[in-house]
Amino acid sequence: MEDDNIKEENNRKNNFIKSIINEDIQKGKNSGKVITRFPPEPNGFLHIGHAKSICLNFGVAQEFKGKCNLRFDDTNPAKEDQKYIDSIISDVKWLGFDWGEKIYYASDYFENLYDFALELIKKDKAYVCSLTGEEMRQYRGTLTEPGKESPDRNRSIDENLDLFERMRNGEFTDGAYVLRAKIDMASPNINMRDPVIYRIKKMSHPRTKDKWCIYPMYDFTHGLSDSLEGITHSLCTLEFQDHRPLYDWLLDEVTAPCHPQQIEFARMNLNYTVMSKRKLQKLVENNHVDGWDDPRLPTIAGIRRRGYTPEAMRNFCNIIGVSKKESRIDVGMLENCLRDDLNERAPRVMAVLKPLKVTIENWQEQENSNSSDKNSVKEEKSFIEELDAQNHPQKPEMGTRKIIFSKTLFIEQDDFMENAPKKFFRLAPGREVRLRYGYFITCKHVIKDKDGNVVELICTYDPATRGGDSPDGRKVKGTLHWVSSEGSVPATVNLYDRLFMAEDPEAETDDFTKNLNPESLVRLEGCRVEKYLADAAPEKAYQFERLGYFCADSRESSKEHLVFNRTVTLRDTWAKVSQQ
RNA sequence: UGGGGCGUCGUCAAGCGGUAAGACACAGGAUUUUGAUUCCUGCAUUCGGAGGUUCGAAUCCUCCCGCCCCAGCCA
Repeated sequence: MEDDNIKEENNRKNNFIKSIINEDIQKGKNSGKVITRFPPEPNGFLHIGHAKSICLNFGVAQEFKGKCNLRFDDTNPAKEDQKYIDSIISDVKWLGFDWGEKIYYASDYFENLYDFALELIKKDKAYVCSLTGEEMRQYRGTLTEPGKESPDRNRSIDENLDLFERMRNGEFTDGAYVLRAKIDMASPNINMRDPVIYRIKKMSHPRTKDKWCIYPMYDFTHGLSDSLEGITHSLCTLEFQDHRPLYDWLLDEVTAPCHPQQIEFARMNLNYTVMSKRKLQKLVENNHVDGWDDPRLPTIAGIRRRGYTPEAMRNFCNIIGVSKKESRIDVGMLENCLRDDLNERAPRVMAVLKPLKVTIENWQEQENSNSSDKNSVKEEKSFIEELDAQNHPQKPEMGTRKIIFSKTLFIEQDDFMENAPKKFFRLAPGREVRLRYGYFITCKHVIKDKDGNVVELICTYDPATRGGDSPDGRKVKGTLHWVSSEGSVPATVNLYDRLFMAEDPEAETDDFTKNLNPESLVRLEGCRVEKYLADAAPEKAYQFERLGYFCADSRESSKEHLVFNRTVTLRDTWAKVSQQ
């Protein structure tokens, strides 16, 4: 972990936000302090896009020896729920960030916010308006035409004070009145056309319960909350650029503790997936996926269940950089970061996804000739042998384990071809291959069922090649992964692939679900995995040699019924070649 | 057609007036008991376009083109 942090530290790229902060520090702004915040609304699950913001905000704070607050922007009880608060906390924690002792909530500031509103009213900078929603829209004007002032705009300060207090006291129904900032109905920036800052919602709040029936709007709440927390740099996404004048206006009009600087950056988009809360919700609600933590979803909960590591995610967020350009990042980049990390940490193990039975016809003879071998164990029916396998060929410190060789083995169906081209380095009639950490075997006969499907291979092995080395220096083109019937246990394996077939699922269609990949999940039953995996912990990464990285599913896997998720495949040059 | 942004390799992305970093992808080659990993090598005479300023421009100026965002009592 220490090493990881050092490595991450060194790898951190510069970006325009850090440049701004650096200049600020140079100038002595905020006495050199850096305080950021990650401000999710608890109305859904976090996704990879949020991870970028989390890594940015917490990363910048760490780097400049400042701090980052985790703050819930919980100002709309109609959409928010405690379960989202819980899941967000757990996701941020999983990503590996520390928000200190305290979790912040905008709702903790409701009283302060109310006072700020009073202050605005007293300065004649806010008024209570009775326009209906429809009227408000009409008065607002359009993108090209200025708006009209509300008839209530010149209500007296005393009357505004009275009405606002009565709004708070619950004397009016939802929608009867709103509190608006008095700015400029002719502003070319629509956000400045007397924006609503408080609305009546007679609704219980997850945290303040029934204490309030008026709730502040985002624009009013956000900047003021930032100020109350002493935030120095308020980082948000591009769509809030138009709100910055309002953010600044509010902070200037009110006696705020400080005036944080809002800086906007582009949100992250990934190809072959969707990222918005609304679309993710549709996928979940219409059962296109199995819940918010479906391993195919770009939610934090999903990628975690899929087997992604926080280190890989953090590294990815660092590598893609931060800019104001809207982009769509290639998932290949994410997968590369994942493989990079998993290659380092995942113990290697063997598993056969689509087993093809292999019988070693000369194995029995071994029983007599080699019975003095101390690695040999005689069982009732079959003769088995224990061999050593490395847990990580590049990292001897990760140790070795015992694997079992016997007369009945399984190899991957894809590793045998009856009429193999010369470039096929695997098993074919008459050809010899190495079984990893086992023996060289040669295919002698092919057994088929009545439909012509290959159901079993009869092979011979070379006793001299124990462990996979040939004393005579004989070379073999291929090394196959395998498992023996005695040394393996059954398992179910979920092969996940990209959720959508189109790079941009929304392009050229009114319904992005039409681009769903029907093969985004292929569930394989009857797989065989090394016994070693029988008590694999959920989410712990293993490399199934030659296949990819897998982890036991945190929801479904049990000792009685193993279920593994494919996190990501290995790079596969052969797949590319063979397709041509 | 109001306002706010953005345009540098297939995809991200540095660059901030001194002559185009890096990563991924891609293409070759080496090593390999994972067709994995690792390791070399190659990969923008050019920065949306056109003018201009300058000894010198991706960087400064002008005009043009393209893309994104904004008319919730959502955030």
